[in-house]
Amino acid sequence: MGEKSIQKRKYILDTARKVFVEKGFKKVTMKDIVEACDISRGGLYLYFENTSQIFQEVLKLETQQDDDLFSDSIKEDSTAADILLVFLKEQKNELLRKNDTLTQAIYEYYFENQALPKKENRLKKQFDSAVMIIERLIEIGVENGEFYCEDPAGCARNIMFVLEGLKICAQTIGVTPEMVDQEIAYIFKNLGVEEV
Amino acid sequence: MGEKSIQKRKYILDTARKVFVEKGFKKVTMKDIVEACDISRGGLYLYFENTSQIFQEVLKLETQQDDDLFSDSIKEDSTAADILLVFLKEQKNELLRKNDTLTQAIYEYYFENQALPKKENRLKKQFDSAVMIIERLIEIGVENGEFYCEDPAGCARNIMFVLEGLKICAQTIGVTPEMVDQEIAYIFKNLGVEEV
Amino acid sequence: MGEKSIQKRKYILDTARKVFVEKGFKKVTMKDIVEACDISRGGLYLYFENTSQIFQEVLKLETQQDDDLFSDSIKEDSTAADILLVFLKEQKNELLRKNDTLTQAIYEYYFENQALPKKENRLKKQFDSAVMIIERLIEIGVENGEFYCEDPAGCARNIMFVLEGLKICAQTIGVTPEMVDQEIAYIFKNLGVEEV
Amino acid sequence: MGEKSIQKRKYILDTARKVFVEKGFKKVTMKDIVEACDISRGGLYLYFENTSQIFQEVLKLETQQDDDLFSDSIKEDSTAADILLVFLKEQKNELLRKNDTLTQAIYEYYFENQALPKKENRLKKQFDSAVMIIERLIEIGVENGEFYCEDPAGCARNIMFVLEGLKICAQTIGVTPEMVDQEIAYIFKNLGVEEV
DNA sequence: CATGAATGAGAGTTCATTCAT
DNA sequence: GATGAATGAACTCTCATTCAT
Repeated sequence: MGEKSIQKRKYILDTARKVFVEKGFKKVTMKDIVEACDISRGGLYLYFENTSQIFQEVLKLETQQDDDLFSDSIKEDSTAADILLVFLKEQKNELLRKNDTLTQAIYEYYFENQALPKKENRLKKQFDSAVMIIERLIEIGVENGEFYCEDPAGCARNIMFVLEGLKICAQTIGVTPEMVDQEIAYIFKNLGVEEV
Repeated sequence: MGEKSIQKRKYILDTARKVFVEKGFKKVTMKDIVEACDISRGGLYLYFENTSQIFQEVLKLETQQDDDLFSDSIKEDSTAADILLVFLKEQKNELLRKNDTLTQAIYEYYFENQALPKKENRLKKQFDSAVMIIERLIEIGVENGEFYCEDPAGCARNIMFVLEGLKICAQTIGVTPEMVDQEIAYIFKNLGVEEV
Repeated sequence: MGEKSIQKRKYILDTARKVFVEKGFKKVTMKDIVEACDISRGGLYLYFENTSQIFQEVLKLETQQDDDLFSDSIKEDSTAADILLVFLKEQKNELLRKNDTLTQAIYEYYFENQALPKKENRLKKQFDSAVMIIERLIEIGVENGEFYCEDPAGCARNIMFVLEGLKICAQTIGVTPEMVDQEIAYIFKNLGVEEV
Repeated sequence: MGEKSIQKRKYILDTARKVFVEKGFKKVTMKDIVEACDISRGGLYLYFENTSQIFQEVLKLETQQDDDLFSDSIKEDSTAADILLVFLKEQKNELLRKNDTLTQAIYEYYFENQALPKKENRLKKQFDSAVMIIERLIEIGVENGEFYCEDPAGCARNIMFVLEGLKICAQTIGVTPEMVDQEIAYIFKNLGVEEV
C-alpha cells in the first residue's frame, strides 16, 4: 500500500469517525460511510471489510491521540491536586461535548463485544490504566500533604465510576456543567480539599 | 380494545421484552418480535407501529413493577442505613444480572431519544426521583446520628452517578461482585459508617 | 401454505425450468428467475432459498413426469424388442430436442454435486434403475428368442453408456438423427436383431 | 511480443488451467485467475480479454500435448488389438483421474459454444479424428484376423460414444475402474476378442 | 510492460409495511 | 380482529474493466 493509500485510509477513518459520532455504532452501514467519504461502493472494501473493523481502527487512532493529550497535561510541573483537577476538567469538557464524541458508539460497540478476551477490550485497559494513574496521583498528594485519603486505590476506582456515570448520563438524561462541577468538588472534598 | 386484546397486548410486550434483553434496542426488528411472539406479521401492526413504540410500552410496564418493588423495600420499619443498604444491594443484584436486563436496550434507546422533552424522558425522571429519595434518607440518617454528611443532596447525586458508572461498566468492561461491594463500602465510609 | 401458494410455487418452478433450459445451471441467478416469473425480489425468497433448491425441486417435478411417461410405454402389450425400440426412440427424441431440455443444467448441477450421498444423487438412481429395467427386458427377449445375448447386465450397462454418450455429444458437438439411428441399429445388431 | 512475454503468457495459461480444473469453466472469473497467477489485475488484460479466450488457449496447449501423447502410443510396433487396448486404458486412466481433468470445464465451455462454426469446435474435430483412427485400427485388425467386424465405422463411433458416456458419468454419478473394465471387455467381445 | 486503486453495475438477502381475504 | 403473501427499498459484497502512474 503506497503513500497515497495510507492517506486515503486515514481520510476514510476520519470521515467514518464523524459518522460514528453522529449515528453511534450499530446503525452505521458501509453505505453510510461510502456516502460520507464520497467514494465508490467497492472502493471502501479495498480498505476495510466491515463497520466493526473500521470502528476498531477509528478507536486505535482515537486512543493514540488521547495518549498524546494525556502526556501533555502530565508533563507540567504542578502539584498532584493541580494535575488531578486538570484531568477532571478535561473529562468534563469531553463529556459535555455531546456532538463530537464517540461515547455512544463506543458503548454500543462494547455492548456487543464485551466478551472479548481481556487483552482486546480496549475500554477495560483504558479504565484500569486510568485507575492506576489516579491512584498514584493520590498517593503523591497524600505524601505531599495535599490530600487526606486512607484508601487511594478505592478512591481512584470511585472517581472513575463517577466519571463513567457522568459520561453515560450525559448521553442519556443530559448533564449540566454545574452538575459536573459539583461532582468534581465532591471528589476533592473527599480528599480533604475544600476549595477547588 | 376488548379483554382479549388487552391480554394479547400484554403477551406481545412480555415477549418483546425478552427480545430487547437479548439484542438491545437498535438491532431489534419488527420481524424479530413477530417471530418471537409467533403471531402474524400484520397482526403486530394492529397493536404497535414500530419498535420504538413497543419499547416505550415495555419500559412503562417495567417501571410500574420497579415502583412496586421499590415500595416494598421502603415500607419496612428500619434505620436509614438499613434501607440504603437494601437499596444498594438491590442495585448490585440488578447490575450483575447481565443476561436478564434491559440496561443495554435502555441506554441504546435513550442514546437516540435523549433530546425528548424532559417530561418524557423516563430515565431522567427515575434518576431525579431516586436522588431525592436517597437525599431524604441521608437527611433522616443524619438526624438519627447514623450518618455524618454536610451535603446530603450532593452525596445523593454522587451515589447515583457511582451506580450509573457501575451499571455501564457492567455492560461493557465487566464488573465483579467484589468491585460493587467496594463501592458500596466507599459510599458508607463517606457517610461516616465504617462497617457495613 | 394455502392452495394459492401451491399454485404459485408450481408456477415459479415451471418458469424457472425454462430459465434452466435456456442458461444451464451455474449461470442462473435468483434475479434471472425473479424476472422470468415477473414477481418481486423478496417474493421469490418466500418460496425458495437459492437456485440450488429451486433446481432440485424442478428436477423432482421432472422425474415425476418422466415416471408417468415411462409407465405409458411399458403398459403396452408388445414384444421386448418393441418396448426397447420405443424406449430408445423416446431417448432419441429427447436428446435431439436441444432447446427444451434440462440436460445441460442437470450435468452442470451434478458437476458440483456429484459427491452427494448416493441416496441423494437422483441421476445415479435413474441410471441404475434404467439399467435394471433394460436388463430385465433383454432377459425376457432372450427367453422369447427375440434376442441373443450372453451377458444381459453388461449389455444393459453398455446401452446406457451409449445413450449418455449420445446425450452429452448432442449438447457439445452436435448429433444428427442419423447418428442416433445408427447407434440404435448397432445396439440391436449386438442383440442379434438385424433389421429394426 | 518478446521472449519474456511469451514465457509469462505460458505461465498464465498453465496456472489458469489449474483453476479451470478446479472450478470448471462457468464459475471462473478473471479475478480467480489473477489471484492464482499472483499478477496484477491490469496485467492479465494485457494478455487476454476474458475467461473464454483464456480457456480456448488452454485448450490449444492441451490438444498439442494430447497429440504428442497419442503419437507415443501409436509409434510402438504392435498389433491392432494391442494399440486399441492401450488407447482404451489411457482413456480409462484419464476419465478416472477426476481431480486433474479439464473434462467438466470443457463440457461447460461447449455447452455455451456448441453452435460455433464446425471448424472451430475443437471437441468435434477431436471426436471425428478419434473415430477415424479407431476405424482404421479396426480395419487393420480385421485384415490381420485379429478382429471380426462387419461395420468398422459404426463400431468406431460406438466405441467413442461409450467412452463419452463413461466420461460424463465419471463426472456426475461416479464410475469405478471395474465398470470401465467391463465396458472395455464388452467392446472387445463385440470385435470377436473374448479375452483381454 | 506492469501495477493496483478506483469505479459502478449487479447479485444476494432481509425487512418494514401494506392489503386482500 | 387476524393472517400471511407480496412488494420494493435498502444493505452487503463481488467483479469486470479502466486508467493514471
